[in-house]
Order: sequence, then structure tokens, then C-alpha cells
Amino acid sequence: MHATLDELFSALSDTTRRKILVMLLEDDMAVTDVADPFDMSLPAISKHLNILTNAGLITQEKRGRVNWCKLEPDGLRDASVWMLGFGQFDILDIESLEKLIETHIDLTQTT
Amino acid sequence: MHATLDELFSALSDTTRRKILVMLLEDDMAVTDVADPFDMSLPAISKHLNILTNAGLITQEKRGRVNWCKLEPDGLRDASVWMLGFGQFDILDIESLEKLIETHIDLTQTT
DNA sequence: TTTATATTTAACCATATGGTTAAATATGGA
DNA sequence: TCCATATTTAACCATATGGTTAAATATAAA
Repeated sequence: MHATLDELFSALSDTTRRKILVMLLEDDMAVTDVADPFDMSLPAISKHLNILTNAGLITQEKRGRVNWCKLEPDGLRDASVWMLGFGQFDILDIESLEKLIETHIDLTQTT
Repeated sequence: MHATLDELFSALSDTTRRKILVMLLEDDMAVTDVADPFDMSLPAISKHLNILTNAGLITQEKRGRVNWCKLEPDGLRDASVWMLGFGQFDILDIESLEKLIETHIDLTQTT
């Protein structure tokens, strides 16, 4: 069960869901806490979380009565690959890319 | 009138529209020619093209009775920037990024 | 065991989406 | 002028989406 690009981009096409993703960047969160900043019912948030889960962007793990939501690190991969394959990534300035590579090297360097 | 991220990702969330974008990567096309490979009516394609236009991903220019569709080079920018800002771009292997940078340098080198 | 907390399920609603066919509108060519 | 070509508009349809409230479920705590 691999999410389609349709599901992925569709999941990203809603402001609430993108905000949730950014929140989860900080730390794993319980459903109630995810819902807190939004002026929206809990069931509505629950639905958004399911959409993000089906798109492979987050995972949910139930411990006790709390359902913990966490980012799925590879979730954006296919979307990124499509955009790269689309060949339009030179629209990003070269400096950001180089900085990105340095960061990556910093993170992966073992010595 | 700047397209929202919602519009952008939403426009990308349909296979037909992503295929159209890839076709336009090759060359500008008339609406009828865009429609040709699809098993779908012309009005349906016309709607897809409007969605892509409103998302800022293509432009349409009418010359005579032919409406020419062309890629908008910066169309994907905001989506890419969001994804970069999301900080998950180290999910892309370093080699593709380096290759990308080389390509970019080749394209921009004047000497 | 009773009550409170965390979350989902069900049923519903309004609007959006992605398609259709038929008709309208330009524009180009004979 | 008359016909063909290119495309859009209009009206419609089924299903999807994003929200609601009320009820159900499961677990924790008193």
C-alpha cells in the first residue's frame, strides 16, 4: 500500500493539513493537541489526520487512549522526485541547494 | 493575483494535469493537441487547462483561433519553496542534487 | 464501579470536482 | 459569403471534500 501522487499532492493542498505537518515537525503530538490551535471540531481534525496517514505523510500509533501522530520522514519523497523529474528545480537558487548539500554532508558525516 | 499553495498543490493532484505539464515541457501546444492523447472530451481538457492557468503553472495565449498553452517556468516555485522550508529535502539523494547543480552551472556559465 | 478523557464513527449537509453532451462563439479558408 | 476548425460556455450529473453534531467506544482514574 503505497500512496499515489494524487493522494500526496491532494493531501498537501489543504492549509490545515500543511499546518499540521509543520506542527509535527517540532514533535510528535496527540490528536487532541493537534486539534487545539484550530477553530474546528475534533472529528474534522481526525479526518485530516487520516488523509495525511493515507498519503503516507504521517503515522499514527495508539498508546493507551492517546493516539500519537508523527511525521513520516520519507512521506514527501515521491512528490519531491516528481518535481525534480519535472526538471524545474533550477528555479531554486543555487545557494540554497549548496547549503542543503552541506547540511546533508554534516548530518551524514561519520568522522 | 498570485496563486495560493492550495491551488498549486490541488492543481498537481490530478494525473491528467500532471501529464499535461510533462507534455508542455517538450513544447508549447494548442488545446486540441493537448487533448489528443487523452480519452476525454475537449471541454474536460479545457477545464484542466484553466485550473493549471489559475494555479500559475501554465499560461494561455490566443493567436487566431488557436489557444497556445505554455509552461510557466516559475509556476512550481512556491510549492518547491514550501517543501524546502519544510526541511525534508535531504530525503533526496545527494548525487541527484550535485548533478542538478552541475547542470545549473552548465546552463548559466557564460564562458 | 463509576466517571472522565481521548478519539472515532455515523449521519448529515453544502459546496467543489471531474466528467458528460449540446450549443455558442470566433476565426480562417474556399 | 459559406463552411470548417478551434475552443469555450452552459447545463447537467455523480461522487468527493470539508465541515457539522450526536452517539459510540476504549482506556484511565477516582
